[in-house]
Amino acid sequence: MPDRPTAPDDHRPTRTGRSKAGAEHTRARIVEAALQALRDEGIAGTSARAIARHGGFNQALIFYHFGSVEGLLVAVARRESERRSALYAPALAEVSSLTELVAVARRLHDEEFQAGTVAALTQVLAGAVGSDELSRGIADSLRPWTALVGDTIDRLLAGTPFGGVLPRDDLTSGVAALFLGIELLTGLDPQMADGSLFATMESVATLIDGLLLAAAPTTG
Amino acid sequence: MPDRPTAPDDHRPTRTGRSKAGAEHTRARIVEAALQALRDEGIAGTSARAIARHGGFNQALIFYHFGSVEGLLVAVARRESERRSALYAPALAEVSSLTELVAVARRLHDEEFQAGTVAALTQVLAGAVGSDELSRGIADSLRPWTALVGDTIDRLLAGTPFGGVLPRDDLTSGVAALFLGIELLTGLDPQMADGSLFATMESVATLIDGLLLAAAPTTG
DNA sequence: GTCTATACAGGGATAGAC
DNA sequence: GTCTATCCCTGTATAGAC
Repeated sequence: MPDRPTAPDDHRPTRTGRSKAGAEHTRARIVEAALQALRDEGIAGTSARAIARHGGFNQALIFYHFGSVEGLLVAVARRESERRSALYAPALAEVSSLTELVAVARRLHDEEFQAGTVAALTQVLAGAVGSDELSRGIADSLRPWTALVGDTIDRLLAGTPFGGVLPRDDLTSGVAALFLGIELLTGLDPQMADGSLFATMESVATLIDGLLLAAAPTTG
Repeated sequence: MPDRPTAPDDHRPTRTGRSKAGAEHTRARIVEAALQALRDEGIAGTSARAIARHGGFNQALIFYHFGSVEGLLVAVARRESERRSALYAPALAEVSSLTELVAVARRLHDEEFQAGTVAALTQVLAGAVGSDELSRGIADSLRPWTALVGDTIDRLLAGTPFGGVLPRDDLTSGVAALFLGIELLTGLDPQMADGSLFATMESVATLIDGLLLAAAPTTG
């Protein structure tokens, strides 16, 4: 009766005794290296060998720990999604206007874009085309995050007269799409996101907030 | 003195006599096949051999006509951008409200998404990460299209009190990003775009149009 | 648990026949 | 202008030493 930790992304063959030494640490290293490879080389250049180069470890470790490159990419998506959810849940819980939502988005942008975590996600999403395993894995990994954003939008809609009119899921998809699309275009022209884009989005959000307030001042 | 047609994406070695027979037709076939490969296999699976399989021609033709796979992808982006610009310029020229702009976007969506042309673009954009040649080529190819959208947004802004406040380029980027992001997510969950998303966007646009009108009814 | 070595498939690209 | 054949490199994945 082996005592495996059995993390959900554990693809290791059955073991017989105790031994996990730096295993979890190594797994983290591999995920981190994959993240870097996705950011720097894109999905097309993210091979097992490229990932190993980025992390300075042996290529075979990927298959031992994650079964395949795709398995690793799914693990990357899941860990990143969990991390992001935990990190931004508190801020999202306090959002009560579109302007504030954009402010959180901007914070996320400032903190995560330069680290390349969003770029990595867009690359994995692009890679999901033509791979059922990746598609399913990524979709699962994103669920907690979209649920979080969806709840926030629910709360925002509840403060306006449009709660019954505008489907929350569509708005969530739209927000997520806007964010990912910005990253996709930023890859093309890096200075795009380094400037006024989010400032403009904040202006637009404040504008709409103000219009909403003017249109329904007695709703609160 | 050779009589080459010298299309901008012509990578063929110098020829000595007359002969262009079905060359242009072949080039079109190759571009079309690349489009299909991008849509069906994604950028990671779009190899010269995969493209040749999709089109039923020989792999070596790609290198003869476009110099490299990347060269072909740039040609794909450029031709698609030109085609889209020509196709939607008339409709965009008549747009005079946000609602109408979204309506054109929806038409573009309905006509192009199922053909996979937008999906192909997102894949090429993803592939541009880590490839300077692709980045530059794609950026160039998109310029006429973004100029078209930018002009439309200029016109929309001119009809509101916010022309001086909101930078047109940021709004253009935002619109493009939203569109591409939708495609990226649609790859993950195909039924996302097959339904209410654009209807909701039209609702939101109409809403904002109404609010703008109410806020500044005497501007026109 | 990590490394080296290796099998084997597939990809980019070119040479040369037609 | 198109095809066949080929070179060489890179990729995935596994076996087995340590």
